[in-house]
Amino acid sequence: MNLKSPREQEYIQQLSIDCVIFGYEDEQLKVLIPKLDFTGDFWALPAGFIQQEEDIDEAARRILAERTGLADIYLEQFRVFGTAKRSNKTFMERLVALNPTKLDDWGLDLNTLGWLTRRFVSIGYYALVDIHKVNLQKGNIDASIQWYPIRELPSLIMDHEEMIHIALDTLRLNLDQKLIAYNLLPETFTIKEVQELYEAIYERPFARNNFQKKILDQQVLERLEKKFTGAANKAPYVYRWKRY
Amino acid sequence: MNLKSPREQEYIQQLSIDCVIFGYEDEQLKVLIPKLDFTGDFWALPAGFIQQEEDIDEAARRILAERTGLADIYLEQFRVFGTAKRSNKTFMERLVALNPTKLDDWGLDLNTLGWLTRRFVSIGYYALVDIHKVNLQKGNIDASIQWYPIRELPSLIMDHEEMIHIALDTLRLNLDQKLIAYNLLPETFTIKEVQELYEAIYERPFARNNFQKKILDQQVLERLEKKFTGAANKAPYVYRWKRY
DNA sequence: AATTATTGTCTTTCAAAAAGACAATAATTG
DNA sequence: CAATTATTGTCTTTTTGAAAGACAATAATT
Repeated sequence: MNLKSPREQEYIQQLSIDCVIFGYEDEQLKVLIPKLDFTGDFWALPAGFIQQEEDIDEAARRILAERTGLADIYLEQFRVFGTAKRSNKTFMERLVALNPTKLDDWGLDLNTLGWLTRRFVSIGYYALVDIHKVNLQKGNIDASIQWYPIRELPSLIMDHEEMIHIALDTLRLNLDQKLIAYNLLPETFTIKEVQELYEAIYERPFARNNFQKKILDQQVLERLEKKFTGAANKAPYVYRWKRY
Repeated sequence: MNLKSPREQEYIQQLSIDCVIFGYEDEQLKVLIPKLDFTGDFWALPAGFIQQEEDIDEAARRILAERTGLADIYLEQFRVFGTAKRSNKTFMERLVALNPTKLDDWGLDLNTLGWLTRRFVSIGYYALVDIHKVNLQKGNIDASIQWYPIRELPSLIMDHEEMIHIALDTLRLNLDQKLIAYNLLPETFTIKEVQELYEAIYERPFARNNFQKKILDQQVLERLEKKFTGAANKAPYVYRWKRY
């Protein structure tokens, strides 16, 4: 949400986009969550509005870039959230109460507040990225952005926690078909690293021998040289995604 | 679309819902498409807007009921359509040109037209119904409603044809898991009828023996008495969906 | 009673997934 | 430098599940 200048006709009214960005680090699946730069603990998914002359997919990419600095990420719709009671009202009231002076600084007037506190329908998008490729930079309302393990989320505003869980379900359903995991690994990697990634996403173990076969049979990996780790064992091969 | 009184603040702006309703008849999958009651051949999916105090799922059901008379149908979201150029403008201009006098009758003024011809984001919903249970009644802008086989669609406005194809893809992906086919069959039916339904939806044949096993193994059917058809062969059993 | 078309179910075949087995390393140890 | 160790790459076997084939059991007709 860009709180600075949501002038009525610049954006579509009462429609927003929320982004669930999954990343992978330390063999764990994590979610990117900014903390808002206001007094009080407000964590919210990267979100924003749709400009009048902008595709919704474009808007999702722009919002993600503005809030986090992430560019060129493939985002995918997973669900629309639109119950009648779904509004920023409760959250904004708490924010206003805790930040009586700061609101002026942000250029927040009653008009803007009224615009923001109406009932909102939100389109949920999700993506997968490689945490190590990511250069985070905070947006203008985000004090700090952090990766949280999916089992250790902070307390999120509105229905953002539900959004994360539904995004995760969708990711698990689609992972094999769409190979979205592409984004999550470094340029080159071992099969074992792919397996650890899958195990983090599905939160369950896979059999080593069969996992290797399943992945290699897909013919999407290109085998490179061996990777010598210095350990007392056979060195694994390093792979990268085939260009096609 | 209720063209009669889309007062600005009664509905969420620039957000609509389109319904793709699949029905089954004569061993064919069909789609419910109303023809608009204007001069000129305007076919459009049952569509409408979301009231301020209404869940989007509720809105979808209301819209479907208003436009077609279908009540208590389980609808499911399948996609949001939201390219920047997506608007009613072209279609409305053609409609206005062909219906210079009729617009007054409908209470369409320039203000309303302006509201309608902006860029719209639309949430696609789909459902499956039993054509024989359906009692169609036209909404106030629909001259007639008809079921069209999915291979013989009329020429639809905007991106409605694309919507139908994406809805069909989603249906095929989800049919087994969600058993939405529930709605499509009469109260009691034979396995063969279920098979014909599947064959209509997937547009391909299934092996009789294995299909029977696959369906019965799911344990969702309750076997009733036999069905004597008067034909010179063994009578099939009649089933119904288990209540649970 | 023989014939016919179709159903319900069993068996066999084929294919894919899961589990098991083992040789080939790449270092370390003594 | 041979024995040891941990891990990888791959093959074989087992299990499971889907596809195909086979056939008896009808319910009416001839």
